[in-house]
Amino acid sequence: MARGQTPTLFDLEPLPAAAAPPVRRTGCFARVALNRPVPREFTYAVSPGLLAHAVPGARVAVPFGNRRSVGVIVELEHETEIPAARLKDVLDVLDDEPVVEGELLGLTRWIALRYACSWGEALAAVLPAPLKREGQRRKVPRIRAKAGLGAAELEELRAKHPEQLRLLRTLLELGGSMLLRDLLRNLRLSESPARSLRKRGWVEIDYVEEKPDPLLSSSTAKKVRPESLSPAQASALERVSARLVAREHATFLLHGVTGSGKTEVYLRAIEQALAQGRGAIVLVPEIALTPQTVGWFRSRFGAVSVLHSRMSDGQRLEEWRTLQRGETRVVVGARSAIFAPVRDLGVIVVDEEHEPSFKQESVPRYHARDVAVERARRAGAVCLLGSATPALESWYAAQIGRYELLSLPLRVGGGAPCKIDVVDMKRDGEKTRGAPLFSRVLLHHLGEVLKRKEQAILFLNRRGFVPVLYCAGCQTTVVCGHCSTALTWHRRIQRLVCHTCCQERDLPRACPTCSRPGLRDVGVGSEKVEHDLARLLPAARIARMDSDTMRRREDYEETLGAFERHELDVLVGTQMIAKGLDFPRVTLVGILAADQALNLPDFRSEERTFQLLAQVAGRAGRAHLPGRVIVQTTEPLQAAIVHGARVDYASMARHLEKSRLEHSYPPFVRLCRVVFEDQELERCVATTQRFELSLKDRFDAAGLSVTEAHPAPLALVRGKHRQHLLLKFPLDGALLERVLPWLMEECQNETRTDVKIDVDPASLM
DNA sequence: AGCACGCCGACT
DNA sequence: GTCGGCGTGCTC
Repeated sequence: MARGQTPTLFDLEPLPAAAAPPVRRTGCFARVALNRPVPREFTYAVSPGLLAHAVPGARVAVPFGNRRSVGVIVELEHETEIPAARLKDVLDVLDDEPVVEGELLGLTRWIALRYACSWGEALAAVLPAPLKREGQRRKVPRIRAKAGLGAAELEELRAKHPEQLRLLRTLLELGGSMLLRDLLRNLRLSESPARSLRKRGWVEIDYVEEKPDPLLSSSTAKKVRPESLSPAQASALERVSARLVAREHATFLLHGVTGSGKTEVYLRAIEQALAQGRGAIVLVPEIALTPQTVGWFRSRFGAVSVLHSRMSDGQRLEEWRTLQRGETRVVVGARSAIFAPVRDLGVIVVDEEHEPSFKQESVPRYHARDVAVERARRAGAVCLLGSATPALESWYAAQIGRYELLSLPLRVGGGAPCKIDVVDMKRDGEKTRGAPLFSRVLLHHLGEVLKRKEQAILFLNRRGFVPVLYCAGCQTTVVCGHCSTALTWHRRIQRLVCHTCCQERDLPRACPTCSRPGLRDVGVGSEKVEHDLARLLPAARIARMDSDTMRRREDYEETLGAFERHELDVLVGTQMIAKGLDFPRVTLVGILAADQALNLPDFRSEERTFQLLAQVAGRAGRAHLPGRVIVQTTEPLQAAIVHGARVDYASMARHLEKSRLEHSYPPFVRLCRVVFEDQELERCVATTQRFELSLKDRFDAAGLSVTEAHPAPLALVRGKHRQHLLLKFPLDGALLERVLPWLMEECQNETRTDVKIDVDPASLM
């Protein structure tokens, strides 16, 4: 109450119109971006004491609401119109130097605008986790030998204290100071000898900020002589170097079949950038980020930073610092490595650029490939997008000249492509009696492979290979009460599991819908595939790899190791075995249901099916042994199957282009998906329809196309109903830029229904 | 997103 | 009479 009295009836009357004119004040004010879904920045006063360090890109502690919060200064101003009563002070500047320099700061603003999030949320995607908190870096114990210790002390320990002796001797040899943890690990000692030594007063233990472990992070490997280049590689490289030398930005689409030597082109381009004193970022799909992949780069460049989702926060921070100091100039990593603070960037490589894992499925919902192109543009760097099966968007961009196309049409070793057989599982006589999953052709060749002591991989798409319970009485499957997902039967734990919300329940005695008994399991789990196969080929050593059997990282490595050592004959698995596997003895690959994904309600399903086939076909028979791929399908005439089996990218691209144009999908429109989630179905539908109408009212004339309000493909998740709208924008982006701010504003006002905006969605599921 | 404020039902 | 549910609105 302005008058400082208890409220009276008079206070309820409308206030006199027009508040006092804004007060302009001068001084130093910081615009601060906070990691909150509030699409604006906040202004704070900078006290004279903090002026020296308050610069754009530095982190600050500020009061926000009634809590202390960490934000990033994005701008400094010398006057403000914020009323003094509201304006608060920056409490502290947390960095001596900006953690986010100008280039990345600009990039995060671009991300916020493009992917409809706040600047602070975009910055939060960039910063390593420890920097998002205020707390200091974790301190770790360090052990130091007191000065002047020598042979006398060691001698004194010799008789009775062998552990203390080992510890002290090693410590002195290594310079008298190191992290206690490392020392104890290497010597396989407990803490006791260190404590005893401290009691003697010969060592002291203090706490220091964690330093990088040079073995884990930026290690150096011995360098390997580069391969010689094929003519196609050489001419591709020539075009890349022209831009590098000129320090001009360009984006190249490097289209090359598996084994055509894309990696060598990346390596040479990076080599040249390094020679110019510039740095490089290499993005690979998460699943391909293996020691082997990293090894290629380390063996060529020595010190290479790695950023991986399975690293600890501390390790990632250390890699970040190492790059910032310029101690490493090359980083290899998954999606978020696109934000690595590489100085003076020369090259960005995005390998397997078509991989959907480059799209982040949480805020900010960025696509690392598109961010890579933008970052390269801002840095004047070269962006290299590589794939054997480029995303149609990238292919199209190359066709219209936005990207430059580089083709590597031939395998480097000249190896023959393997033979691909498409088996129509609908035809009589193709299926094996008693094992309808396996065609007779596949089984025959499996037998041959075993006879020849070679190996086979059987690939199955997760979807459709899920054991569900089916009631013949009412023709329904048993679904999760909170999601519109059929429950999956897990034999090992003897329970039904919802793969959407992870809830479990016991096996029902009767159908939950019609109460009749006699539920049957249908859909064949990978368990069943393995089981049937073991019956059909009793001599084969079979292992299964899927998310159920591969619970730990070690499981994965153990199984692969066993397969590599030929302790296994057949590997059965889902997507996770399709990539990066390159076993010389594998001469047969079977895809059990190649069309499984074709009928998903997603405009990319055909493209994905093609990519899967082409990828698997490309892998098999890479080495000296001739390979064979057997593709089982019920739709052998589908374009994805026909072109996939022949690994005919150009034909597939033409087919996709035609259908995407016809149905107005990317690359001919820009897509934005808006998902509405609400506990109450009616309110969810009402909100969606309200948005639909408002959008049409406002932007229809400007060329926006809005689909009808619709249940989303997963219409119920964790008890929340889901509807969605699909917005189609003209390519130039001008309308998108007008609509997104409006949408964000509306989301702010929408408190009941949760609204999510996904620009350039990777999938419509 | 948090977090406060504010207004209505079931308890010591 | 209070404790506590979640609807509403703001955060410099």
